Amino acid sequence: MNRAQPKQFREQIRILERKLGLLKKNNGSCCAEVLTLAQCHALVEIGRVETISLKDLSVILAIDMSTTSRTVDGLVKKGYVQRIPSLEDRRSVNISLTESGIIIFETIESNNNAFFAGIFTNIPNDEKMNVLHALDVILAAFDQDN
Amino acid sequence: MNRAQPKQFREQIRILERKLGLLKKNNGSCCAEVLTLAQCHALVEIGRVETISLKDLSVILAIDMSTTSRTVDGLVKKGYVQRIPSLEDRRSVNISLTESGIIIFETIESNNNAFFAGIFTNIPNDEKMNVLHALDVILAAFDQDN
DNA sequence: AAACAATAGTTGTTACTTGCAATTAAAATG
DNA sequence: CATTTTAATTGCAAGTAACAACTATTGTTT
Repeated sequence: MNRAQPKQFREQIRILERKLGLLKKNNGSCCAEVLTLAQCHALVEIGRVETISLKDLSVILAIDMSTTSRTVDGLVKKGYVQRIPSLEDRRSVNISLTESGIIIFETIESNNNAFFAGIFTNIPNDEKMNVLHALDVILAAFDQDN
Repeated sequence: MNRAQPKQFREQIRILERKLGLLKKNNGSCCAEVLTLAQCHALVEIGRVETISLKDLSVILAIDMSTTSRTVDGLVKKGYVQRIPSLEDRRSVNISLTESGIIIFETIESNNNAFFAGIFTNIPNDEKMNVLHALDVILAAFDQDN
């Protein structure tokens, strides 16, 4: 057993985390002119599922419902999201993107895809498959830990 | 060229990012009873370099000097960090851990190492080297993008 | 069916994090 | 020696977030 490997692993993840944190701020792919970061995250998740309850959205975003509610408030005020009361359960609201919300969503998705495509081209061709596989292994390792 | 690969890559990073975000909150390795998250990050960086200026710390943490100054304030109030005016440059302060700060630092480091060692054991033995290599490749790809 | 418990959502309050601008003091530069 | 740059701090404003309390439904239990 190599005792250094887990530490190396920790260090790599740590550095990656910091790089990702920087990106979130600096690469303009979150439409910072019109959205805050939290709003960007919420909007992307709503756009992906098309319609979702506040509860489910809070689970996906891993933030409290109160925070989620206020984040959605902001998106509604800006006209990117609508709240439609559910007919099946009158406690619940169906949250979805408006037309202008969809435009923003698609902008963010394409910016983001372009950004990661750029990073990905920096990976040597004979490593690409390997990297994708390794990431799957890493994600599985995290999942396994519950 | 596989058009799906960059998107897969983006998605994997996205999921990893979210998992890491959750961890930061939920695995207790940041001494949440006594430290806020920002304080934990700062304390770890200070502990690693032993002594550092506020300026350099703000560069490492990638946050504004004003924010860094206030984060250090909190650590000083709690008795984990000391500010010692530099003798070479009287504008500058040398920031370092106190004895109780070192104890917290070592606790965090060992908690964190244990946590990542746990994740790492979930990776099949014949994949371990591969994963470490792939992470290096990924980090290099991010660096290359400036 | 009435009483009780659980769930979805909102609002009040509080705390933490952060950045920008202005200020002070001390180098560094010309 | 005057000017500019740098290190650090403080005032201010905004964003992010959780917890507690509350309303309105829905589900469950007796």
